[in-house]
Amino acid sequence: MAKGAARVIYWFRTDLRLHDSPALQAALDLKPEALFPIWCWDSHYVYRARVGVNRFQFLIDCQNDLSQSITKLNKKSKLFVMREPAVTLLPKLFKTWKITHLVFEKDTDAYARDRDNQVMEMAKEAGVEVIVKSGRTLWDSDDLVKANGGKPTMSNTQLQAAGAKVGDIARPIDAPKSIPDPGDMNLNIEQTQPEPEPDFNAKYRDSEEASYSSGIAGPKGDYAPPSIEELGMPAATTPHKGGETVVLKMLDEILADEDYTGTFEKPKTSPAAFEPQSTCLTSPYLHFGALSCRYFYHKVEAIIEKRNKAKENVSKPPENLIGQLRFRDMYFCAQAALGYSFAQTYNNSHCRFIPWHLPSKINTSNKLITGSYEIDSEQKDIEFKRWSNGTTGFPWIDAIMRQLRQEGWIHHLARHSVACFLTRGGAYISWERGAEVFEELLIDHETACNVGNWQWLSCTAFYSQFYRCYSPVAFGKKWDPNGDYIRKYVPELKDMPAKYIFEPHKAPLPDQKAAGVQIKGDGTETEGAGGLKMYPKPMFDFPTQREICLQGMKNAYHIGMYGNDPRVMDGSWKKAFDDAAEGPTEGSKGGPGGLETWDDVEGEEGDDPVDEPKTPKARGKAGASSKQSSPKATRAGHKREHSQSTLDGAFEKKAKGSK
DNA sequence: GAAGGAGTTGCTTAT
DNA sequence: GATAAGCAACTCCTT
Repeated sequence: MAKGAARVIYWFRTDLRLHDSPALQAALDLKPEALFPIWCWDSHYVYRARVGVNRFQFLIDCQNDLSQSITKLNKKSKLFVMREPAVTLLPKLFKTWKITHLVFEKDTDAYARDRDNQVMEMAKEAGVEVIVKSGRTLWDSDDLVKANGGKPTMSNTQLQAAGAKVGDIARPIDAPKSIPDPGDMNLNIEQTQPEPEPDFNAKYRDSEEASYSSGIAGPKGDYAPPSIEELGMPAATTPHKGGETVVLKMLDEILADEDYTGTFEKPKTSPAAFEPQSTCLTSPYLHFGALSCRYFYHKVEAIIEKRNKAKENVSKPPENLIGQLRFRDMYFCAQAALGYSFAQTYNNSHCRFIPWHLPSKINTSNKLITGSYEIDSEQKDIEFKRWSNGTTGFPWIDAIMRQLRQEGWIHHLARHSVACFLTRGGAYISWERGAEVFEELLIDHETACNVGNWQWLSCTAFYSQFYRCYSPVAFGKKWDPNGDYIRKYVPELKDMPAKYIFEPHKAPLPDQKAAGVQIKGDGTETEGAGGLKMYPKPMFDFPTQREICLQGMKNAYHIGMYGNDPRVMDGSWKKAFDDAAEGPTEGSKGGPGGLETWDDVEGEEGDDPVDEPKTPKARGKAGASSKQSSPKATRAGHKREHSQSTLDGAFEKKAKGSK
């Protein structure tokens, strides 16, 4: 390790803030002669993760805001956004800048761990000392895993017991009052451009992605974050603005309302409320680290203590704000324990196996899902797309999905409603499909919470009361009997009488006409005869589907397989399921992880011949010729998508063995 | 180890 | 209009 004055890279990642950052504090404690606050523009994020324009915009907002805050502390400094992935850039910077220390906040996402391990290896080779501090969660997720006997926390009780063992939640640290100068930023190093293919975000772009094409410092040479235009995407549509200063101001207002903060109960907040929403909308800021969860926690805790002393009403965990933050830690701990397998059913020791429609394709060599899916039924693929686009014909569901697409944020209970509807309480489609859509569209997406919540709602992990099923009609009505939320996000229905707004297909034709809308078709047409607006009929009979799902869940629970069951791994799971059971269950030899066949399997054993003749049910059920269409049944023009793919082609993901 | 109650947030009908 | 019971039924936690 270098002696003398410290020259430090502070590598910002999901900690875009100055307040309460143990890692940043550690960097400052080195009293460096040069501190380089950098962001490595990671091609995983640009090409390989599902990131819609709204989350990109939110990230850029956070980066710009942080950069300005740094500059306020030191005119020479800012957040230097460097247009190259960390794994190729950092080794060059270590040399050029004569770096002695690399400091960053710990990230337990499976992908980030692989990347960080590689970076730490490179730092070691370069003689650079690495300092990693935990700050993304209330407790260090790895400590929680240890305290929970090496296992993922699968309930709130387990999380609390583990948390109690780990100890008190660290007190927040004040934002620094000064920041050292950076060193010479006139870089004379070659930019290594990452591999742009496959580009999983290509479908969201209307022009070519160009964030790497003007060198490491960007088109103006000022290390500014790329613009949305550079990413080739159309302008963002979210009204939510990222940034540490934005959220700290928001939080001040929330905390100033001590009644709201002290008595907050999540189940009593309305999913139908908008302008303003009923919850604090801090999740995207927590995701990007613009808000510290520990800072938030201690602020809320102080208010609760104060109200307790004054004998005023307080709400309690798990429903209150403290409880919400704890659930976040529970999911992070589960992810930390399970690694990549946490985000999929296949090879997941803690996720129940259900023979869902539209199962994920599998790579048996690395035991990971490939990012695309098998279409076991054309009808189910249509239902999935209608769900995703907000044209199911169930206005409550469609309003939620359209708000999600437009704004990038929806209420937690709204997420419950549409997730239940897609999976165990409606379409019986794999939760992995839903999680991928949320990954693309949510501005607050983080794998741990998204995957955890999808498993929860699909009753594959964390929760099991599948007979408690959300109705796409009754649930919304309970919160919003007049349907104002639907009127806002499904404007075709804005003049529909309240009596029919949750089930417009039941409105008599004269009422439809008076409301200026025709309830007709499958959502592919938006305008009917005479310029009348069109809104689709329901894509299925909900009570019928609910019954099918209940039977399917009951049956799958009874069989009781988990994702790492040998039968799930080798495809023999089909033997345990009756041919007539819901999902691609016909025959006795399926593919791994719930695939109908081995046709869609990559990897060494992927060419395993399936000897028996297949007559997939999809044919009879959906009128689709699945036997013929099966290999081609991948979405037309569907690029291979991937939510947790390899990093920049720089290294292979490590498969996480089953527990 | 068995038994009973609890579990962040269901829906419908009866009182 | 609020509250409770019944629905059919899961796992986990505590006693």
